Amino acid sequence: MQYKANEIIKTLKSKGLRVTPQRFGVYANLLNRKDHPTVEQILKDLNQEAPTSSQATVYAALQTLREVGLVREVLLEEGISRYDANIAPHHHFRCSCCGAIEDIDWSAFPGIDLSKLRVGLKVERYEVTVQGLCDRCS
Amino acid sequence: MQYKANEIIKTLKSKGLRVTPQRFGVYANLLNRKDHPTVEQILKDLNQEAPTSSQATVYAALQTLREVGLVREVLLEEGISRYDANIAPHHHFRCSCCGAIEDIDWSAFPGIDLSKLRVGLKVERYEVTVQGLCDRCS
DNA sequence: CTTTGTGCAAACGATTTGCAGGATG
DNA sequence: CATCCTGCAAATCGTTTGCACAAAG
Repeated sequence: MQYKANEIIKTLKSKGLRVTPQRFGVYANLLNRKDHPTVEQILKDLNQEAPTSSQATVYAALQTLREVGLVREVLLEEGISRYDANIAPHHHFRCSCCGAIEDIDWSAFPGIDLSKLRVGLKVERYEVTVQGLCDRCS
Repeated sequence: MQYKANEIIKTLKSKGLRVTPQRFGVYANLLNRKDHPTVEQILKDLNQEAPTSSQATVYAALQTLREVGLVREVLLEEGISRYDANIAPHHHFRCSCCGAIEDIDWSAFPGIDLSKLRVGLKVERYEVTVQGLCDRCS
């Protein structure tokens, strides 16, 4: 557990959220993994030893965490939402074979020049999505 | 209609596909719009005057067209697949307010340097997704 | 005629919702 | 103790599937 419980609690409270075991569990789980799990994976993880959260609650927790900006939704596959507690801007790599997803550090692609964009568009953010084969699949 | 019917028919045949009114309709519709419609939008468009295609047929047509490489799926929104007959590599702009999607020419972002990627990853393709506000929403 | 495509309705899987009871601050 | 959260089950929404009939080559 790289993130301390008190830290997590403090963060949740700072956003005005009540700290419930379920909400804490979802956020802590997300913070302590490097992948971008689906709801199913989070749920399985949380209830591995003993049942702690229901499906609907995980969905609700994720939505709340997203609303306050602690969690992001990542869309790289059809029909499946993945979640990420890494809020800092970063890029993604997706293995076209096994579907594995890996973060790419923001610094990997130094400043993309947005000046050639059509006039009239106001940029808020951008990210590069790279698709290819990971170590195991290539 | 910027694309001629014969051209479209020729393209479909060249891929070994039977040319049915429904399949023709789906592909022609996709070719002649600049946005990236959802199945719902395509269906509505095709059946506007008279019913010509059923939902299941549009799904089937899109899947077939995707298999032969004439159409791409674009994932920029949760739970919704959009389709694109523009096969050439290009980037996307998405309005965070109204959800409008616009192509960005490949040449807008001159060669991204992929050399800083982790060793072991084999790149197949990449694209930049820009999020922001379009003309109307800003 | 053989093969492939279409349409309908039922099936499916991920996500959402209504609501009653329970926990948090 | 007022408010917000949880859990269950039913509802919803996009997409897929099974199968009988129709059309394309």
